[in-house]
Amino acid sequence: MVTRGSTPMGMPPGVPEVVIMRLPQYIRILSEMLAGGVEMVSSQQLGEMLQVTPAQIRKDLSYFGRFGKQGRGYNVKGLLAELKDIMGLDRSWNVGLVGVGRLGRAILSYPGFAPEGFHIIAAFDADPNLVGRVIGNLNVQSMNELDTVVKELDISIGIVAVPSRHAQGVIDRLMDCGIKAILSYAPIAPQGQAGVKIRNIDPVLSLQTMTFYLSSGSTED
Amino acid sequence: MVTRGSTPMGMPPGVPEVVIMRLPQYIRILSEMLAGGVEMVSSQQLGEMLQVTPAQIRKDLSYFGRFGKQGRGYNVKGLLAELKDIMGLDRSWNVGLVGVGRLGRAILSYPGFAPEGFHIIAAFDADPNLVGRVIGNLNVQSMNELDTVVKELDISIGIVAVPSRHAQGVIDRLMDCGIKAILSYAPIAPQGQAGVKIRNIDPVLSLQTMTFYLSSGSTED
DNA sequence: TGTTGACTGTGAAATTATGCACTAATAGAA
DNA sequence: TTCTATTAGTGCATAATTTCACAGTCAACA
Repeated sequence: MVTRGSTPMGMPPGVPEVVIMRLPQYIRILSEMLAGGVEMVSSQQLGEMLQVTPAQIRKDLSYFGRFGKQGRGYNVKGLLAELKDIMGLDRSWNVGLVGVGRLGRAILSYPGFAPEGFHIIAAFDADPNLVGRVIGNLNVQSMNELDTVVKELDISIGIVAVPSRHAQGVIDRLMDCGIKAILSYAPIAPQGQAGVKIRNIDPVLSLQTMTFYLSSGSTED
Repeated sequence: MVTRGSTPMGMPPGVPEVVIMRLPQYIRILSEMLAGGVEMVSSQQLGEMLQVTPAQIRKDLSYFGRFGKQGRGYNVKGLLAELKDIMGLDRSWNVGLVGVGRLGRAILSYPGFAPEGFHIIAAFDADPNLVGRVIGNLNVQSMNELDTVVKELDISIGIVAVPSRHAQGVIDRLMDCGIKAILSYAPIAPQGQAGVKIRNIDPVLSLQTMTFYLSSGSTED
């Protein structure tokens, strides 16, 4: 399993992937604080809100630079801006959705993506009965048009909401189009090519990772 | 951050949480293989399908016992049964859902839970206009009844599908009822008590962990 | 203009997780 | 029966990650 992250141009090399996975959480808390009018925050406070040690937060941030002031902590607005810049979240991203069945429609109607800069601007389905229909303001397109549309609309992220048995095929198609980031809702273990990031949304798997601790009297956390 | 898992009675102590997080994936693959008529599988083959090293699979399994045969590998059916037993997935679990808005309804209509033994048998909402209505075969109940119903129906898992600003409050209520496993769909960093497992389903966060790698020319995986 | 208390950034240490490589078992072929 | 090809289980080495702990800096205040 690859644990080292890649190294976008101009970024410090060798930032561990675990760190990258935590930064969006820092961003979220900082956004809340900014909205709440908080100006400064210490690694101590941040750590309490996220249930991590202050040292970990400081170390994570130190991969990218020195953003704090000794004795004062971090400027919420400033740190937020820095982190968004680092993570590429200071811009918006074009997203393509594959699969407009029940799940796909729920995804299209989810209001949480756009405010964070993720815009689903194209929808695809293999079902000829769905192609051509308008769902959630989008004209459903054929899978044959995938490659063309992805390039034309500069889509860099794919969301997969098709039945499990088709999921790997769709993921392969997306990778062939040059898509490097895929969010899959299918309950499968996807096979990805090198250089492609795949994340899974899988509620059943999440539940299954908890039952172990329920099975008998747990002794600790 | 706590990394060591708890120790259900009769289980080997000190099984790392990372291991527990992987077992459901092994279970899933094994289920597919069983359905496909495969009888034996080696750690090598399993590792290829899951993109992990064979050694890791053998080491993970060794926390719980010796399930393989040297020279032959593992009996798919047997290993699957063992793992399900270990994880508490050889039984069914009663689940309570809080929040029957758009998201909650989507969760209720998701057909993937029941076949895996997760049965949503009660739904709650704080909105008096929804209480009493029947949604997805369930009679929506008031939050006042939460404690009673949880105990009466032996609910041990809670799913939270309420707006972010109410999520922590709902999580607290569930923990007060003695719920030890919570699946939250709210885009927040939940504060859990000791001994309570909380997992988040958060597509935006998942997307945000990938954009870093898109931001510029990546050099490696 | 000290002096004090707070808090960052960071090497070093501790802990945790992963992978290697070897031993022992097993089935099947010769 | 013996030999060969596999492959599990595991002690040990390595790698990754987290945490500690402290020097250095800063702002506030006397």
